[in-house]
This record gives sequence, C-alpha cells and structure tokens, in this order.
Amino acid sequence: MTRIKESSSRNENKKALAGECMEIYAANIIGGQWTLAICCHLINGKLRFGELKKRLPWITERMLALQLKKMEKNNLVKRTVFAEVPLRVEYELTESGKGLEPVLKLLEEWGIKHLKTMNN
Amino acid sequence: MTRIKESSSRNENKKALAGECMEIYAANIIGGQWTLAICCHLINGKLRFGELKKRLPWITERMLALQLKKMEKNNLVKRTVFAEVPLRVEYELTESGKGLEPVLKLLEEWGIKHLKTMNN
DNA sequence: TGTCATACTTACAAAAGTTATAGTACCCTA
DNA sequence: TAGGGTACTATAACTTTTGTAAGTATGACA
Repeated sequence: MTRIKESSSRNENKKALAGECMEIYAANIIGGQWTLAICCHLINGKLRFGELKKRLPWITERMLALQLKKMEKNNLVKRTVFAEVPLRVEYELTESGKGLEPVLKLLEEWGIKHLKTMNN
Repeated sequence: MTRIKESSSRNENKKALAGECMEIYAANIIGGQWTLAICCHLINGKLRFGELKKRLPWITERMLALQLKKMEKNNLVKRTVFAEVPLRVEYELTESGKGLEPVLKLLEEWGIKHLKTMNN
C-alpha cells in the first residue's frame, strides 16, 4: 500500500490538522485522485472490480486496487467475495459512504458556480 | 510555484476527471494540505500574512506563501497590499471562497459521524 | 552604519502519490 | 495440457507536494 513514514513532518502536520478540525479530517479521507470518482460510480449500487475498471477507463488496476483497499480501510466501501469461478468480488458503499451523497451534491453545486467565476 | 508537467498521465487523468465531474473539480481546488485550514481561519475575516502564520504554528513560510498564491489563482482569496512600512498584506476570502462555508459545515458534520464509525 | 520587522523567494532535498509493466493464483473449459 | 477470465500483487520509475534552511527587498529607527 505504499507505506508512509509515520514520523515525517508532513505526516505529523496532516494528523495534527485532521485531529483538530473535522472538515480537514473529512477532506483527507475523500482526497485520493480516484476516490470521489469511485464513489460517484458506486452511489448507484454495487459494482464488481472489473466493472469499475471499465467505468474508469484511465485507471490502472494497481490504482483501483489500492484506492479500494484504502476506501475499505476508511470504511467507505464494503468488499464482498463470492467463491465462484471465475472469482467475483463486489464493492458497495457503506452507510458512511452513502452519507457522502449530500456532501458530493454541495461540492458539485459549489464547483459549478466556482467555475463560472473563473471564466471571466 | 513548483511547475507541473502538463503532459504527464497523472495530470491528464486529473484534468479529465475534473472536467467531467464538478465534485472532483471542487475537491481538487480545496485539496491542498493547508487550503482548508487557511479557509477556516479566514472565514471570520481578513488576516495578514504574519497573523495566518501565527494561527498555523506548523506551517512554514514557504508553504503559506505557496498555498495563498494558489488560492489566489483559484479565486478563493483576495490579496491586498498596503504600501506601508513595514509592509502590510491582507488576505480575505472572495465571494466564491465564502461560498465554501456550507460545504465546510457539511464536511465537518460528515467527518464527526464518520469518525464515530471508525472507533468501534 | 547597522539592526529590525514584514512578507516574501530561492535552491535543494525528502516524502508521498501515481503510473507502467509484468506476473500470480484460482479453477473452468476445450 | 493449454488457454482463458477474474481479481489482484510486485517492482520500479516517475511526478507532484511538502519541508528545510537560507537569503532578498523595503524603509524606519537607533
């Protein structure tokens, strides 16, 4: 999972900020390059690894696997393995993950407005 | 400002995602390590460079300057220089920046709830 | 003349995050 | 026995972000 150095100033700062401020904590959790994109696709229901891959044409398998693992660890998605052949693994949002929906909506609204202010 | 390589896959992916999805666009804008922290402090009114520095004890001058410059470019903050001696420079949120307030609130609420789900 | 305060900037280095490419394990089917 | 599909993993290279330490410009003031 690309280990991080617990003792780096960078990491310390990040933890300190997230510790004293819940919006920063939240932003850290949803902040990976592909995290929100994955959320957007899962918000309509569960998907298999391969389905997600198809919907995110530019992601590499490694990144998809890494992000999903991180999201699972962060309690955003639930992973279910079906012992079939070929193997089937399904990913779906947890309750906490679904709770992001209003956040995403607001972010989207803000983004639209903000983009307009940038174009003049 | 630490130039980025326009042609990297990484940058292309980022642009593609932000282009098709406004919540990702928004997340990219507020996603710097210190961006939200700075917003939180400016939400109560304008502050000078040195005042911000005091309120963010672990930030380096370099990072503060970089983030503020990026936030100015992204139309989140307005920079005003007063030709006094010693120099005085004030930073305040733009209208767009102030528009982040409800987003921050929701993020905070989500963060609090989410944190609870992680502690058991 | 030298020191002080403010608001930066620069050069360099380290860390974290992302991408590229190839390979694994499982078991089914031909 | 060989090939195929699914869901990954391993390793290394590369890009971006952040940190460290030192230096700049300005003009007031002693």
